[in-house]
Amino acid sequence: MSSLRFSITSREGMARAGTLGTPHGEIQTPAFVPVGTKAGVKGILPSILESLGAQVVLANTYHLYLQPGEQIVKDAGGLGTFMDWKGPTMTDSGGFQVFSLGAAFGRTITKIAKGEELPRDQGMAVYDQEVQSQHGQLAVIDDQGVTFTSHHDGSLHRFTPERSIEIQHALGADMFFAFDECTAPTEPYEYQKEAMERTHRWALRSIKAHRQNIEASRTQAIFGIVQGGRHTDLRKESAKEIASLGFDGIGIGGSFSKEDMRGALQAAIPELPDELPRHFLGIGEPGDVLTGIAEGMDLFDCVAATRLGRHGTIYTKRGPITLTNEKHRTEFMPLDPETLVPGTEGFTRAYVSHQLRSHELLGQIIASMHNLGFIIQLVDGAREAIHEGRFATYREDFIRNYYGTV
RNA sequence: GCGUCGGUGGUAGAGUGGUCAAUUACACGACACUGUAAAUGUCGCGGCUUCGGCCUACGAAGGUUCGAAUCCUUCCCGGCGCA
Repeated sequence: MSSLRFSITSREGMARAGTLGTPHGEIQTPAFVPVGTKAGVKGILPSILESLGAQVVLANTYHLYLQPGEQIVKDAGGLGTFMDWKGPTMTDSGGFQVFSLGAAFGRTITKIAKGEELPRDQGMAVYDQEVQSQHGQLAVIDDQGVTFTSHHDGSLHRFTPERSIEIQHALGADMFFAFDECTAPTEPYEYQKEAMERTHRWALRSIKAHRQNIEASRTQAIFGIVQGGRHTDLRKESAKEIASLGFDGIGIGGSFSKEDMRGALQAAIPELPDELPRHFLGIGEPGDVLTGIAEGMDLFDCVAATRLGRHGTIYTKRGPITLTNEKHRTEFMPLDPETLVPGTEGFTRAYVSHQLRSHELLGQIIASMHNLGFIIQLVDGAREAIHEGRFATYREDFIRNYYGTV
């Protein structure tokens, strides 16, 4: 039935390592998935991606639907051919834009809440398009779907689960996601529950729409998405529900507070079928990825590596550093002496700092390459460690060095 | 030499009697960034401060005025024109 062949070959605690077969090749899991929202990883050529060890790329339905339009991608031969990436591909459903263009639009809230950020007093869905402008959002949710105002030209567009799946069929990725509602971490329990139940109804509609397309079902796999915010009871309930619908894989999405991420995973994962691949949507930072692996997640995507790089921050084994800071201007040392990334080994902090400060593309490219290579190597190392039964130590060592604590 | 226009914070460049420690941009300093509205955004950017202010500043020195970056005089410096 599924176009995927997933087999787990090693385990350590909840962590697992294996291979995920797709129509475009095998993925060794756990794996980090670079994000190429608009069918391109910002600043990184596909050939470079390959040299960095990337195995699969994730693009976005909302962005490609708006530009250039899914038909062009389809006519090109699908996402992979269009962008000249020969390996496996994934697409996100546009569910994240429900959040980023909705509740998060024009505000400082992000997917991950900090510390003790309190929930809002109330957070009901907005049902009336006419009040959209009053809400200052580009996305407005109703029970049937989401109405978007294009961030390009202000035109109005509508996504339903069926429409998202239709677009994702056209994009033709090996794996794609059900249309969901990604909530803000600041939403209160009642709203998280309401949104989760809506996501469940949309999950059912998404998988129905997919299975109705026999051809697509043969070559593309659909992942359902677990929601429920930071609440363990909702996470558990959501995992149970999503697991029961017959998806080819499971995504864990939505928002957390930093502290509750692990708890949310621990609540959800026992309810998930062991034999399905699990994707942790939008995660994350090095430490969070290792947490996910420890709890049994298989795939991770995150924009942080490339975005941070473009903005001047690079990962090092001793924690992230802001290369544009004055103190790095004269540091004639490798970006991270403990991490050699192919293609960037010869560059010094001083050089890349200069490139970044002078707004040269090369600075952004090198920093993005470095970060992508760093996080891919981190996950590759975790996989090897699981195979060799030393993941716990591997993780502890990394956390101690990176964050300075265990 | 005469005439004329101009000299503002690191730079460019607003302001042209009080609301000016001075718009804005860049530079500079720091912070943020987790399914990419993101080569982005936020804050700071004369000194001191008990955070209410105080001091020093708009080429220099005088002056007018309750009050001057803004008006007047002289000087210094620069552009242009005429000798």
